[in-house]
Amino acid sequence: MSENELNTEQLILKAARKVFTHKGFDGTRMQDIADEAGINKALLHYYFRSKDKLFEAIFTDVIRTFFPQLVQVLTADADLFEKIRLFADKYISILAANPDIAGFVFHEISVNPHRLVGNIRGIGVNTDIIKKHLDHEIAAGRIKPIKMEHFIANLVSMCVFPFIAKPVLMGIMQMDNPAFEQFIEERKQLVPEIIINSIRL
Amino acid sequence: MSENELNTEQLILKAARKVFTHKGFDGTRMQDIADEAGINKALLHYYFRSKDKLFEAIFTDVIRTFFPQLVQVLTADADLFEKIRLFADKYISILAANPDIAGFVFHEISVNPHRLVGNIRGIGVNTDIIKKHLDHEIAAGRIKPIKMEHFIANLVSMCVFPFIAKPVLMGIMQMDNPAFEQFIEERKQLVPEIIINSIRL
DNA sequence: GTCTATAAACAGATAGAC
DNA sequence: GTCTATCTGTTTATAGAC
Repeated sequence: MSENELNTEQLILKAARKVFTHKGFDGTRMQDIADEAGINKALLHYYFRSKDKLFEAIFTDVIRTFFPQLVQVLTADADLFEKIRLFADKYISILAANPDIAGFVFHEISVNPHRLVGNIRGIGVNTDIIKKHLDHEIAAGRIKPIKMEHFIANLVSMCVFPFIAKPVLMGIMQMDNPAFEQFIEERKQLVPEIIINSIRL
Repeated sequence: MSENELNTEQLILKAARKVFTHKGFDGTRMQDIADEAGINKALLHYYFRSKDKLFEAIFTDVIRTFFPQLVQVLTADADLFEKIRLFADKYISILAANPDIAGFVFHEISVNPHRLVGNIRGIGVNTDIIKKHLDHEIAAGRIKPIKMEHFIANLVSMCVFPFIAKPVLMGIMQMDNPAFEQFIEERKQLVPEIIINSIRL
């Protein structure tokens, strides 16, 4: 088998990821995935037994796309401002390369928390490290006081939301696809500036 | 009929809105709505003929929940900083009272733009007024230069995203419902501060 | 206007040939 | 391992009694 050919299982995963992330679990038909993969519906069940099991594989895979990288940045031993810049750059880059995953993850968690218990458990973000770092800087008088919850919410909001609202933004702002990409690229600089500016003394 | 009793049509609309906004079009069964309304499934078709038509009524209704109020704030003849404060307060208040509508609207627009063509047309946000106001302030040397697209994206992101990510935030930050409400209340002050701070000279 | 019963279409899953 | 054909349960929608 040549190097950039996919075996059937990989082909299914690729197709399933595309369809699930775009249409959501409830909006996806096994037939859609089979069509996308160019194979028969029965093969999906041969490899993954059920729609639920296939979805679980995809959801886990999607989480792995961004989660470890972001945790690594947040828990790294670096300057706070530098951490903010790294986080925004990393997060926005990942989402630019996977524009559907933001809406997908938050929608599925809101609508079907029960199906995702297995996947979400074991994530357990270690907010303690961030809180400690933040409180330390505040105590040292190097930044303005801010609650960790808001700090995280602000940073993540401005990185993620434009992708969730992509069609709406493109419509309202009269952007085409290249314009949206340009817009996103600009935010890699802008978002950390605003976040840093909001805590700088 | 007493004043705070609903007739059947209103009862259906109320139930449909609750179920649709929570589970999305694809995740909603007509039976779910009938159960929520405490009536029979056939009545839904008697009043609204099809799931699509019922959904359309709900979607239009949801848009009307927030859209006119926000447009009013944005196009009002007020000080820019005051406009920002009003917008954040209004938007966050509406979402706090309707926690599901943010995720609902953006998900449905992403997944089913075709079904919503009728609703989205005729919205046509007038970004010109905002752009003009912003550019005027910049030209007068009263605020830092910023593109309108980013200004809007920043403001809306920080207002809306916490609601879309609500279950995730509550999980990660170990918040219960009162804590989340408190968190949201704080953002009515915090968000405008950050946005204003980002453009203040 | 509201219900029960049922039609018609669909979607997930399996059986079995190759 | 991959396909066609089919089973089974679900879901939208309608027919018809009251």
